[in-house]
Amino acid sequence: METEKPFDHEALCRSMLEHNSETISIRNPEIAIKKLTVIIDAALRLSNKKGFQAMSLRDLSKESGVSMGGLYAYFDTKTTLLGMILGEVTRAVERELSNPPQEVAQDPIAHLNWLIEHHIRLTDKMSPWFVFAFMEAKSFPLAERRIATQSEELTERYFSDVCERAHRQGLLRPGVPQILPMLIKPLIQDWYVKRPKYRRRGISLRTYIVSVQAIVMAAILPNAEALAPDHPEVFYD
Amino acid sequence: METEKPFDHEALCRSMLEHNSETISIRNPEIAIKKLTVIIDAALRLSNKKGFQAMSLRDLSKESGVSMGGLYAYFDTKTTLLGMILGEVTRAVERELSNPPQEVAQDPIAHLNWLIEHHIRLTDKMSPWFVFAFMEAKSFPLAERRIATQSEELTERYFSDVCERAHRQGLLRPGVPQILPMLIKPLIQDWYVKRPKYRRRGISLRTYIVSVQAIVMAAILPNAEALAPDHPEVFYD
DNA sequence: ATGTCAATCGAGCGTTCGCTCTATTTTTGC
DNA sequence: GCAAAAATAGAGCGAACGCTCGATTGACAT
Repeated sequence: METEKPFDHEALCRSMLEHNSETISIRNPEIAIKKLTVIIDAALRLSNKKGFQAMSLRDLSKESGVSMGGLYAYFDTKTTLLGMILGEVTRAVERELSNPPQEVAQDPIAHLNWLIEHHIRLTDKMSPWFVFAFMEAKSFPLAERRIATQSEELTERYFSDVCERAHRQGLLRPGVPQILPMLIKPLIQDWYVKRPKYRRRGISLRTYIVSVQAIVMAAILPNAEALAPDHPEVFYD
Repeated sequence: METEKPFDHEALCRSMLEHNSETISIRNPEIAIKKLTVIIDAALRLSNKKGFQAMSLRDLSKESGVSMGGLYAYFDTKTTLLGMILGEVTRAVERELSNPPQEVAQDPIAHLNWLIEHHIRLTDKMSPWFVFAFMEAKSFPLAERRIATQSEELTERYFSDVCERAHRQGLLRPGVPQILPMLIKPLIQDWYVKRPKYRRRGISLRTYIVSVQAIVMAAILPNAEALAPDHPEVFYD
């Protein structure tokens, strides 16, 4: 029975195999994907519990049930493993957020709400991956960290572009902070960064999405009074 | 010439010395504070660059200019060092945010804006400390992590209490998300978590504070239209 | 000058790390 | 059924880790 979920770890590991075929020495793709899934699952579990640096490869070997030598059939360096995971995260963001449905793309406000919803849903489905990418990014060697930074900026540009379009169409009220697009990301990230807290308090995914959308909409849609009018340099126009 | 800044590292290290006198074997406070300052400075610098676990005590010895044996006059374990820094952060939050000026405490809206401003200013002055506490919290042993979690919750209660008071006084519009107090923290944290980004774009501290305040005010103050009215379970009343 | 004790040092201990490499087992092609 | 090839195991290597401890230095009272 084939699973149809587009984001289960097995599908992600298939993509991971394709993009790292030269460093993975296993020939049989069936075997490679299955075992890679086990390894990555274990790596994310251990790494998100105590940090990537603190996870030894012997820990990973024991948790995944794959021997030390076996692990090195899938990566040549611990850093390579880190890069493989992060690469998959950035690919997922681009794949999921760069193609909004036609009817949404035409209305900037609808587009913004769509971006918020789908970004949160994506990070929810791939929660361990995003936690990993967020928390371990600073451990990256310089070259690969550049890629992570660019991915960050790409995500932010999704938000700032749509805000800019809304502004040009006169859909924004006066008094919207220019840095609002930069602040949408942390609002979205809190869902996976502090996931246990929201679970503990019984906040559902739907509630979270609607709340973030409401806060952003309240900040941008035209209303009676414009706020903080004594700081005009901070706002659009 | 004595410095008067209440938050320079030397003053923080003096407090740190007082609260950890039993694990610090240096008798002369003058010497202890000066050297502790050097050690903590180096520890925050190295740790925020590549992570606390990845910072070896030989790294720390070299960066601070204090020998291996010398370091262990100030802590008995690497984990103790971590706890000392985190303890100082939680103390600073409580000290700075629990006593608003009288005229502010009476108006919940003014109080909320005061909390936002002073929390951001505090994290700005103690930026390396907060980055450390935020990024390394998960490396903590269970017992001390509890303390970190409680400090998190205390901070959030500052926000939720004042929102609750504003609500009871009828100052909130209908349609304010119940989880808004939980989302103020990530808005505030972004200033130090992604500090280089804001510096790169020339965003000033003042601009950042006013923007966050504007977003929160837009979300809570009464306005013409209430948003997302088809999700009443998400909102106050 | 000398005795005392706080302060400082850094080589060394046992352990664990990332990683390699040979031996062994499992799968494949005929 | 049996070589050849692919996949797996885990002991072993040098390096680096957290941490200790006896030797050394510096400051000060007598």
